[in-house]
Amino acid sequence: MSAIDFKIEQRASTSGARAGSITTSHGVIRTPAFTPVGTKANVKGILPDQLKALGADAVLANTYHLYLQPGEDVVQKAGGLAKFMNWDGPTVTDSGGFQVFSLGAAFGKTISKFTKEDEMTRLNLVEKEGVPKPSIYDPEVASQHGQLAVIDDEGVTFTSHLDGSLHRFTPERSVEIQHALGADIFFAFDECTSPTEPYEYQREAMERTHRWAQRSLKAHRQNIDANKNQALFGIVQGGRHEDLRRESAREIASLGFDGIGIGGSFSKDDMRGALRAAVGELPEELPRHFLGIGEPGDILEGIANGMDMFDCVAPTRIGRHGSIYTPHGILHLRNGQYRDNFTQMWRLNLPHCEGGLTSTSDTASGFTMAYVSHLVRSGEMTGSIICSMHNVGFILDLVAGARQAILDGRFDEYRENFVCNYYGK
RNA sequence: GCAUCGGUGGUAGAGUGGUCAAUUACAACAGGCUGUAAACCUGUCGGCUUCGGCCUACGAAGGUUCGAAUCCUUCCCGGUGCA
Repeated sequence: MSAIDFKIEQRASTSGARAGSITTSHGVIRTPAFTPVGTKANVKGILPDQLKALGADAVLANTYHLYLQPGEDVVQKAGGLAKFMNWDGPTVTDSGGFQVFSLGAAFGKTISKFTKEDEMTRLNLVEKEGVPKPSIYDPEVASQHGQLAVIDDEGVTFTSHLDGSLHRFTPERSVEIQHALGADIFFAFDECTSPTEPYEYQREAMERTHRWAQRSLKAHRQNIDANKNQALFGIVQGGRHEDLRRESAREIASLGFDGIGIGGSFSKDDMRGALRAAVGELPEELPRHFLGIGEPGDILEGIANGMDMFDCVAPTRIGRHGSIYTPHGILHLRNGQYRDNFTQMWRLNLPHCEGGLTSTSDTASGFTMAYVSHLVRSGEMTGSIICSMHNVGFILDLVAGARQAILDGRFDEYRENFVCNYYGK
């Protein structure tokens, strides 16, 4: 008996796309769904009621950050994540697994969730030329390299990015914290690897993630009575290697999770292959979350391959930095050319209902580009807020539009049309 | 009028004989950002360039010196003090 109820309402005939809903004790998530990221129990720049108005069904927060500040006990005392942040709806928490990566192998480097192919080549060359690559098991060597996270088989030791204090995460501890946070959906603690790691290491890390998945599940089940409304998702890893992805998906799917997350750090070229390899091994009936994705094209790619949920920091991050999504690509409002462009922001949105205004236009976009450009250029936080709302609204509209298109049996056309406009191809 | 301090690239402001086309900040011009270490980071920022350099520049004009944004002289402009 799962804490959530996932129903598929419609499957596309020409792709893996599907539309449905996930019912949680805090409300329904219509899928495909985009859950804006509110790492510290806050989607940067956007208030919960505004988020609702933009069309969000759920928000995603982070275990590592909330554990450090204010502490999961505070969130628990508040009555759980949703109540704490005054969000009337479903919530999701990530396990801290991504921080294993961003504070570990990726720390201080040019690698990120996505790394460009030529940069990977460059990094690999650098590592081959230099001193033998340090084992990330060695805390001393790792700290010499400035990393804030050090992995061993049992778990991960973090140096807090806030105050330098030392902390320890294990799968059990992550589950415990996430129980306290009380999100409707939470993730098993995993190891997200750098795409520059060799095959042998990817396998090793994947197998560790599998062991951690079992331990997470066990820890959850031991306390299931007090947390029976929380669904636990396992995470598929395996890096860029399709055989590992298949193996990982089979293993994670066999363990009895309530849903599946697909994680990993990619180069642009191998995301699709890794995704397809994994999805091919997953049961139909479990909801699938594509962690940290993403850009409009990547979301549509995910939907076409049967993914149900997405989350990504990009809409708020690039918005905060003064860039906006439009049906024809990203615009940098900081650029001088927008100084006296009085086009209304809402005209830049994607009207997913023919001719209709979108939720975004009502909420955030009655402003001109010239005005928002001025705000952004002069460092006014309202500029960041407007762009963030615009972007979150844009992505939510994109996904809502995709959902409707699946229900109407015209997803391929919808996707093709968008991609053609957005990427100009 | 006398005395004194000062005039540096879009702005502020370092530099006070060679390593100076000139530190730095801001502005400007671009780029990046995919489970948030990020209201952040990177690059360019006198002109030309076959990317090795070449030319023009630190108020103006002369001068000293192998070499001057830096020293000297005169002039112009500004601040301050005294008449």
